[in-house]
Amino acid sequence: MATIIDIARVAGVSKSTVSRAFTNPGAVKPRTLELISNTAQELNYMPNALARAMITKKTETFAFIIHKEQFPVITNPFYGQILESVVEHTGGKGYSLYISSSGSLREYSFNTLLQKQVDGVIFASYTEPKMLQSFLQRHIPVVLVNSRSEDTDVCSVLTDDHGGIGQVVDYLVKKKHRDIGIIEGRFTQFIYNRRHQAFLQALKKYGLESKLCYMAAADATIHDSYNTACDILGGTHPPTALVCTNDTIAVGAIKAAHSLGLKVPGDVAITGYDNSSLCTACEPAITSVDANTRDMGAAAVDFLFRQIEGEEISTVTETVKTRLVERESA
Amino acid sequence: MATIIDIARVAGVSKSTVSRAFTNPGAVKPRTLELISNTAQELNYMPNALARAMITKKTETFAFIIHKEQFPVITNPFYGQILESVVEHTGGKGYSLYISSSGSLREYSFNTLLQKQVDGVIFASYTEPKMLQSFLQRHIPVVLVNSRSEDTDVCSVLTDDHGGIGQVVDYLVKKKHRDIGIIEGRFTQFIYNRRHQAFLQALKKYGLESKLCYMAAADATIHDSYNTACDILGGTHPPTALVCTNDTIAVGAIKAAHSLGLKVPGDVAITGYDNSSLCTACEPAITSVDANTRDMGAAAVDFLFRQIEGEEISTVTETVKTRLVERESA
DNA sequence: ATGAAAGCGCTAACAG
DNA sequence: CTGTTAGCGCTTTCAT
Repeated sequence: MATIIDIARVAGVSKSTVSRAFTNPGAVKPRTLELISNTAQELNYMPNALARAMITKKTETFAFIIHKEQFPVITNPFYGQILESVVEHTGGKGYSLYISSSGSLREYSFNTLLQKQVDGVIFASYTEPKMLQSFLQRHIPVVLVNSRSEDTDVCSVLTDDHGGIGQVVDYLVKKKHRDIGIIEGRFTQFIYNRRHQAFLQALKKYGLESKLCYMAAADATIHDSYNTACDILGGTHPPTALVCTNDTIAVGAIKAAHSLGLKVPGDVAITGYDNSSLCTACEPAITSVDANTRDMGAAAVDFLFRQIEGEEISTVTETVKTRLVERESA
Repeated sequence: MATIIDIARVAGVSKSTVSRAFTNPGAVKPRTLELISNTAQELNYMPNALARAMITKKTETFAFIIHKEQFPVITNPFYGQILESVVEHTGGKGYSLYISSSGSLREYSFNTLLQKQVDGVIFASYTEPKMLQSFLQRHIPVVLVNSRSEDTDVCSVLTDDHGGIGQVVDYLVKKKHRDIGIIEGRFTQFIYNRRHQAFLQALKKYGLESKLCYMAAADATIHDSYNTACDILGGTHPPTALVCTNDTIAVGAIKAAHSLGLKVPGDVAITGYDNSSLCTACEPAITSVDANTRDMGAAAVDFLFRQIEGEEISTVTETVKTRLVERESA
């Protein structure tokens, strides 16, 4: 592969001039510039980003690390959508993106990223403190998505669980539901707690509260959610509405309702969270909270760029507003 | 950040010895090794992969480039699953993975990867020849997933469309269906043709053929598939079975059947392809072809490693066997 | 506006 | 087994 030295030789200039032609064209005489540009083309030249990065200390590369517990990792209806947005926004600025999944067994993977000198890291879902510290300690910009650090000056992008669950409860109450239950996905403790609190608080606003037998945790699988929903809906005095903290869970709940001979939303209203492709695949189509993952991804990338530019970030947590998408299930 | 020079100074050895301690520990006296290892720990040393790569000419990094037309790019039920597997298999070997989406507007994104000296590239879905050539010309190992190149010595990993569609047709014929239609997703021309031919050929095996009015193309959206299915199923003498070339399309078809008052599978059997999460979300659960995306991802990564090791690859196309997953819709 | 020289952090012969 | 030397391809002062 051709290097700037080759170009310099062929064009009869010094390699510094060639370098300058690419990094600071304004400082090179137009005729020289053209000469260099032409020979570069001829030689099919392509700068070596590694060599450049060694000097500039910038690789123009971010990493997206998602915790392995969130299965599936990539096609996860929530994190997958965020990754989608992150890919687009990093690429849009000419940056590259490493994708990697963390997990107990894979400590080396983040060491690798450290060695490869990434300019910033997005952690999705839970982050092991040790891993987080490795980056912070080396002053590599970091942003957490859907989680928060003890370290109060680490940036976080969160979905507005409060608002989202609130919108759902508002909606259900408006539809005259007073016996509202919830199936809560066993996500990270952080998210679990937020949505749980949000639910209780939203009910309280209306002077309502949920019976204990209306509330249960479930793995975010159709199977487990189905069983859980059967328990809740099969009681003697079941709730008339069931809030689910993600769409997969809502699917399981709908199946459970059907198998118990209950009509959705006639006998029991069911709502989801994520507004994923499952919502429209299901019958009835699921009323769900759109977490606005596009904005979440964009916000995460933005946080990284702002840190790179040395900006002192005052508001370190960005809570992205949700939107209730009304469909048929509630 | 500490460098090998720092370690050398503190440990009182030369930097070559330090370097050797990491790259070829066997060639260093155990006591020196330990000394170096300790000081490295103290100084919180971490090798700079960039500097190393400049010399070794190996970045230990692959890229996964998916064509933008395949929307959604990441959460795409088919390519997303493959990416999932690719992430795992590259990570398992200590390699890193760039993820990037290509598309008409984003030519620079692959230039960036070129500059960053990736060791290999996986192209998912369609690949623009120009882009492909840029890599081939620089002798960077390449593998295509779900597409093929004019260049007969470019590795490809394909799903066994023939086998997959064949399994579906076998299954339907065994269930006494003789009037079988198909809704074909407007994927790349390559995949479209393969599945189309596979369908015709599978019918032929049984001396059957599909009426023209039983066959139609559709965008891989529920909406478009719904409309298309309404046309086919709303005819005066509709088919009793409908093969769909992906799950999203099957969902649309099922909805269409329902809206026409047809029972699935009683009045019309419907099958999908991908065995994605939609299959079990849907009611009835979709009978679908599992393309074995895990193996596809693994095969792609394997092709890359084999090329890196300089192996002369004789069988350049790997066709991954499918498996029919029987559920309720057919 | 251009060139010469120094050096980023590391590996890889080659001596010893 | 270890140290010396010479770069990898590039940017960046500092002169000219």
